[in-house]
Amino acid sequence: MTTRWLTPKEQRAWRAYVAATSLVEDAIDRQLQQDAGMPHLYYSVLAMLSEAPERRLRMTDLAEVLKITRSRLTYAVARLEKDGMVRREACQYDKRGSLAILTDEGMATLERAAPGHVDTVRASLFDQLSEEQVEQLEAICSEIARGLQGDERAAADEVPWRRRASQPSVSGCT
Amino acid sequence: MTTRWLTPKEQRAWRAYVAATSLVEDAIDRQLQQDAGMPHLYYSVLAMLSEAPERRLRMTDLAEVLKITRSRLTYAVARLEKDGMVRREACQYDKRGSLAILTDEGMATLERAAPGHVDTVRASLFDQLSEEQVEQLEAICSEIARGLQGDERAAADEVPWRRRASQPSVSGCT
DNA sequence: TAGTTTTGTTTCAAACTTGAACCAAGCCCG
DNA sequence: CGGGCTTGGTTCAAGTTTGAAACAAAACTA
Repeated sequence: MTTRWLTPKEQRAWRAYVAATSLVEDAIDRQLQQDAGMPHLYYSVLAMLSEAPERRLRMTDLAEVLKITRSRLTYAVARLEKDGMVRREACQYDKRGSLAILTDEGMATLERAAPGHVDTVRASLFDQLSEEQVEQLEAICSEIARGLQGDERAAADEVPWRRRASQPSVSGCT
Repeated sequence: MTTRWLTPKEQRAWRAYVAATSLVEDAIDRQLQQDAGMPHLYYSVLAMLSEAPERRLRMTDLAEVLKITRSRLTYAVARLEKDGMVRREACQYDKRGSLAILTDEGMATLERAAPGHVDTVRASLFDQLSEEQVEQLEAICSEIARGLQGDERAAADEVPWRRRASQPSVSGCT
């Protein structure tokens, strides 16, 4: 199998993709760092927690949602905890487990940062795209994500104290 | 202006986007790290140099193409130089300038890594998408990129010894 | 139930990235 | 010419990310 090189069309798409995604992440990170003193990932941690029931999530679940490694999350939460945005609690049903809990201060920070963040997301992405393209983008990204994670999910929702629920907090903190 | 939150559709698109891009970068980085001992960015440095006339580019130009900061590039090239993939030379027309030059070893490494990389790009992206979606993706990403860099480019191609040219080396090392 | 494997999470050291500060070398203009 | 501003690049310190190794509790299994 002598390697199926990318077609010119694919090449262009790939390069555009790499450029665009890198630019977008930079823009988002910069804004968040400026206005909230934390990088995108850290903001996402707060955002996810804010939507979780009781504003708490187990480390593994959080890592799963955010699509990052446990290790990375550990460090992120450690920093957020030091800054008072998050609190930790041992999971009483599984003594190995550890819960990350959004504090009021974390919630406040999130609410303060959300508007600017949304603006940036808009400016970076949605302002440039037609409604149709937004739909296409969603479809494309969903495909890709699905392909990259075999969908070994579907589990969870099994044990009661691990149920996934939703109770949005900051409307669309993204 | 009370913040225009994202519509549900936009929310979904944004979240899918964040998840997908993060997964893709991870996959690419992992593969390249495994097979070539370097992260995606470093590979891209080699790839860009391989296409440049005489396999050389000024630091600023390289940073521009790659859409990264000069600082980041300095460190990347330093590492690649230490590993013998790249050589540096002073720019004789502008004594401030510095050229990064792909060595034969760097070229060899690139050629060795390219097939696996392309496979991963395919597996991560193109295998999941229809031809139409590939086109859509390119259009979308181009829009976004254009929006995020005001296009203060168009310059360059002015000074002869800075001309951009092309003389592809590893066919589609991406 | 002891031994083994798996799962949840942290820790370590090494690598990478960041933004600001810094140093030259070009440029510009009176 | 002699500042002063801009441009090309590097350096610094601090922060973040990585993958592998280490732990400990839970789940199996014989």
